[in-house]
Amino acid sequence: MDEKQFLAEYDKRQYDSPLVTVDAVMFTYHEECLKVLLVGRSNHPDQGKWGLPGGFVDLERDSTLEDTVRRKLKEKTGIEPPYLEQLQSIGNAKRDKRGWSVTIAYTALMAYQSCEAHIATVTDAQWLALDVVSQMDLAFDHQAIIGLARERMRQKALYSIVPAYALPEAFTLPELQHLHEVLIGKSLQKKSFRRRIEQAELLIDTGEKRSEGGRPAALYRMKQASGAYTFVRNLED
Amino acid sequence: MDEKQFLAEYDKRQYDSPLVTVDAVMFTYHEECLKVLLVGRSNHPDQGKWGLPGGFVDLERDSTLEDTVRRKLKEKTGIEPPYLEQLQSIGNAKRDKRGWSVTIAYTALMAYQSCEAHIATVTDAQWLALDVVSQMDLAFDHQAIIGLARERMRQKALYSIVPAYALPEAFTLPELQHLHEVLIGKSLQKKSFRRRIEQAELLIDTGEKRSEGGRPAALYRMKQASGAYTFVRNLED
DNA sequence: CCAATAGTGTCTATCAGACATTATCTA
DNA sequence: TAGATAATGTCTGATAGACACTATTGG
Repeated sequence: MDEKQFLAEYDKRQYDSPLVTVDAVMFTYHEECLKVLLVGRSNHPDQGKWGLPGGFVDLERDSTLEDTVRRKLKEKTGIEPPYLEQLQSIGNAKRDKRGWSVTIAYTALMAYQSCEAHIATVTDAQWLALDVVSQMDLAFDHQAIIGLARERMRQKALYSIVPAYALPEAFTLPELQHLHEVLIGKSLQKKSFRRRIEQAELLIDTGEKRSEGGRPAALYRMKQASGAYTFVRNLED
Repeated sequence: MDEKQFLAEYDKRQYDSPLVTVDAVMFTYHEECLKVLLVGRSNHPDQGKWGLPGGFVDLERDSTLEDTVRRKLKEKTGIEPPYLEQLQSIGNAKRDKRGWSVTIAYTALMAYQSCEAHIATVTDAQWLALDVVSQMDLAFDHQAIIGLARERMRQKALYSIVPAYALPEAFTLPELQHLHEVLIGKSLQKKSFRRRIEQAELLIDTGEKRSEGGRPAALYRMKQASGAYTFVRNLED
C-alpha cells in the first residue's frame, strides 16, 4: 500500500486519543502586586470554579497551538498579549474528569491598562492577586500550572527583563525593579539593577518623567529585541 | 444538569481533536561527537524515512506523558534514560499528513555504552552523528525538533553540567569539557571549567584514573543533585 | 630524554552587592 | 525648609578568561 492510499483510508476516530486543550497563565503587575487572569467556568466539569483561560483546539479555525491560545486570550481580554511563551505540557489520565487529557500551558504577560476597559464589561473574567489565588480552589490542576508559570517568571527575572512586558509600554526603572523584587521574593540593589540594564542598552529613555511624590523618575520603553536578551550573570537568588 | 450526569453522558468522540504523539531527542556522546538516536519508520506516513523515537499515547498503559516517552525509549534502547526532560510541544495542522497533530517533544541523554548491546540487536534504531543527521531528510518536522533540542542543550552546557548524563557513570573532566565544547561550539578554558565544577562540589572523585596516552585523568561521577544545579554566572557564548 | 595529556598558579577584567551620597520633586 | 523618591559614586568580593607553569604517564 502506498502512502496516498494509506492516507485516504486513515481514520483517526478509530484510535483513542487524549483530550487536547491549551491554557494560559496571564500575568500582569498592578497596584504593586502580581495578578493573574482567571475565568469563571460556566460549563462542566468544575462548573462554578475559577480557572485559567483556555480551551479546546479548533481544528478548523486554528492552524497552530499558538493560534488557539491567542484566540482564547483575545476572547477574554480583547487583545493579544505582547508576550506569549510556551510553558509546559501536562498530560495524564487524572487531571480531567472527562478522561486522559493533555494541556499545553503558556505564560503570557500584558499591561493591566491595556485590557482594563474590556475586562470591566464582562463578569466571567478578572484579575486576581497571586497570593489570593494561591488560597483558592481552582479548576483542574490550574493551581499547579500557575505555580509552574510563577517559578518560570521568577527565573526570568534573574537573568532577563522579560517581566517588563507585564508593564505599560512606558515605565520607570523603580517600577520595573519592584516587579522583579516581587517575582524574586527579595529586594534588590537599585544600583546593580540599573547598571546591568544600562550597560546592555535594553531600554530607551522616552525623555518624559513621572512623579510619585519625590524626584520624578525617567520613563523608558523596551527596545525591540530586549525580551530575548539574557545577562551572562544572574542576580543572586 | 449536575456534573455526574454530565460526565456520564460525555462522549469525547463527538469532538474533533488533534492526533497526540510524543517524540524524544535522545543524545549521547561517543567518539568525540554528539549522536542522536534515530528510528527507521516501518509505517506510513513517511515510511522508510528516519525519525525520532516516539509514538502515540496509549490511554490504557500510560498514565502520564512521561510514561509514554519512557515506554517508547525502552522499546528502542532497552533501558530508561538517566536524563529526560520535556522540551517543547509542537502542534499545527500541517506537520503530519494525517491531519492536525500535536507532539510533546522530550530531550533525553544517556551513555552510549548503556544501550550499545541492545541497539546492535535491532536494525531499525541507530545512533547517528549530529552533523550527518542535519543533512538527512527526516520524517515530519523531526529535523526542526532536533534543532530545538540541540539549542537547549547548548544553553544548558553554559550554565549546568547536565550534559554529563550523556557520558558513562564514571567520566573524566577533559571528557566532560570536550562534550561541552562540542555543544557550545567553541573551546573552553580548562581552568575555568574545572574551577567552577570543583567549587560547586558537583562531582565525586572515584579515586580511579584513566590513561589516554599522557598523564592519567581522574575519573569522577555526578552527585545526585548535580543535574539540577545551575551556576549563577554562565560561560561566555 | 621527548611527546602527550592532566592539572595548577596567578593575574586581569567584569560585574553584582553594599551602602553612602547627591539630585529633584512636592508640601 | 523637610520629606520623599530617583539617581549616582565608589569600594569590595566573586568568578570567568588567559596563559604560563608543573605533574604524570608511555615510549
